[in-house]
Amino acid sequence: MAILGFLRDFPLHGYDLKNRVASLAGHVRPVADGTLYPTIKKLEDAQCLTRRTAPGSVAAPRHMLEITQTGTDQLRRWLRDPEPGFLTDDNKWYVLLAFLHHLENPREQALVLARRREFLDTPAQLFFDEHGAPIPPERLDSPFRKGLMQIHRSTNLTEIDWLDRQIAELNRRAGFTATAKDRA
Amino acid sequence: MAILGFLRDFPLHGYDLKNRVASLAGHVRPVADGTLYPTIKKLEDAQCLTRRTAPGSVAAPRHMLEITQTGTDQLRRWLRDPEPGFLTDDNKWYVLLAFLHHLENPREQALVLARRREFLDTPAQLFFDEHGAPIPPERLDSPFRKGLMQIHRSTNLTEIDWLDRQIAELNRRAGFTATAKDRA
DNA sequence: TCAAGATATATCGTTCTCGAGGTAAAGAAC
DNA sequence: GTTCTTTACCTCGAGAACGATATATCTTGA
Repeated sequence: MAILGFLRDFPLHGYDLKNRVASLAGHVRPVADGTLYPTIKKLEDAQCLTRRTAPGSVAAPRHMLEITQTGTDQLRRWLRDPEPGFLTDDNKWYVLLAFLHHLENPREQALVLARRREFLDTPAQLFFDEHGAPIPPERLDSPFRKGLMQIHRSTNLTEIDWLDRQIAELNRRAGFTATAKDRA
Repeated sequence: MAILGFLRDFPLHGYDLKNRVASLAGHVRPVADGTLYPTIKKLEDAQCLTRRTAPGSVAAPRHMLEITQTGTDQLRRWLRDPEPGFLTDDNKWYVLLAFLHHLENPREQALVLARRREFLDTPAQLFFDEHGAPIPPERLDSPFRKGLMQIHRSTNLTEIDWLDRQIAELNRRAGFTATAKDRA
């Protein structure tokens, strides 16, 4: 998803892509060569991207990669109907969010945000005692677990707040578009 | 790490462990049977844990798992000197944090928190233009990328704040311990 | 001139993880 | 009594990811 998402902005070569993917996802999360290049080849085989060799501006020749219509469609499908992990795993979710603007319809964008919002609403219970009964934060003896739950709650609230404002804004825009269409 | 960390609290059987690991890490991140059971076996082979069969309280018989001294030592090594990924990957970091209290020395605990703190201090640059120049949040046209960076900054500040307070508290306690030792 | 270092792409073997499938025991439902 | 569901454990094959390794190009500087 990150490969196609970046290529949708403008053509890039593998090495550049590698650095961009690495800096994405909140912090630097390096992607191994052994992961990146086979994945590029796989996407090429699936006709999601094309490559043409270009002279390297600094050193060795590059393979400039360009997304195709097939690739764009694939990217949009991934964005529109994300696998569960993309909603529940923060790392994956942030990757998705970084490319959600490629899903041009504001109503569809709002739907995806709403699914994340729904997930964040289900309260996470992290720790349990010997008998499987949940332990509330104030009964935790480890300050680290207390901090973990504090941070977790705080960051969740921050994101929920943003999601709500964003969903409202998107629906407003979707409404305008619909009205404009209705009038036409 | 999560397996040994939970077992350090009290003995558990695989099925219970599975549920606890799943609810850890911020939200529910299910672990497949095909991952859990081979890992338990691997830890058993490495003599990090022992198992004894017990009658199931509800249904099928269980294998109660208990951590050994070898296992405890291994867990402490992982906590004391975490692999880079455990500091840079939020998911992994939160797992580590959930068990950091098993590293009994407050000075060592503070050192681990300081390494995370140091990582959070390096400003994350997420997006770049065609020429590789960083794009500041206000110049981003995607509201999702804007939100992403906002949320990221906000959650980072929350965690940094907590880390600083926690490190100060741990060093205070380490100081007391040292003074007490010096006096003796 | 020639070695060093950054750029750039690719492969290979190992390890990790998942998901599907299978086994089994106990209690509940019918 | 028989089936269903939940609990509980385990294995296997497929696919993903990594780290090491190899190769080639261009610039810089000793």
